[in-house]
Amino acid sequence: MSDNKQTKSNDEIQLLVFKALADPIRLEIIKYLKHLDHEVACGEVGKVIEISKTSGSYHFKLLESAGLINTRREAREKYVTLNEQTFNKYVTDFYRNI
Amino acid sequence: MSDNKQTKSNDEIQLLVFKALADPIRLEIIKYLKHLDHEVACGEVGKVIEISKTSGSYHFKLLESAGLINTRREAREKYVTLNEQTFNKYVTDFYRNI
DNA sequence: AAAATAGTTCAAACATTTTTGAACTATTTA
DNA sequence: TAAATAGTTCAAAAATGTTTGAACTATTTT
Repeated sequence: MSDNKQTKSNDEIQLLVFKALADPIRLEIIKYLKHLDHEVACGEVGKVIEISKTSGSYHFKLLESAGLINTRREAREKYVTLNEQTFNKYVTDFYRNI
Repeated sequence: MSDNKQTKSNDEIQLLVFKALADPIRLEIIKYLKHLDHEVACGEVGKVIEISKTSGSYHFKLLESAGLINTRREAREKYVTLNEQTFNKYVTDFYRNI
């Protein structure tokens, strides 16, 4: 495990967040997770929205590095949920705070 | 003047909005307009944030087609303001409504 | 132990977005 | 009327983002 301090400015995170939201597949993933409202494995999401596992891996990585999802690995599987705090801070409150 | 009915679904607009927000120059423009809080010509914004007029034209066009800005042409100049309604509907309320 | 499953990584191919400069329209100023 | 100003359009170049399949790690099932 690396213990690098996460040194990203709010502006950098803000941009990563909007970039992560600027894609139809990632919006589908987000909608799916919001409506499910509980932890689910990446692979299951990928099956539902019909993308390859490689493509899934790519999109989940982007969502994760924007802080929009929380992930937990259990054995072979990686479980994800939405990170509401990030949505609140960088999306819902965006216009108010700029 | 064309009188084409604007036939874009909410999902299409939602994507255009996030794509428009996924760029550092356009975020700068938006911040500038928000803080000014009154109408301003494209050219003035372009000068402040130091971009070429061609680049300005390109970015303002994207913001406009996402509905994030209102524009008004007066003689040579094009005046812009933020369109708060679009921010409210597609950004602030995004997470609540998906 | 072998096969199956979940996910990652890599580089190449492909697709989309952004920048650039030149040429253009329309308006205003000298 | 000529020159200056504000902005647009175009196509080519440059930069970024996404998909693909093969090879890989790690875990679980048979």
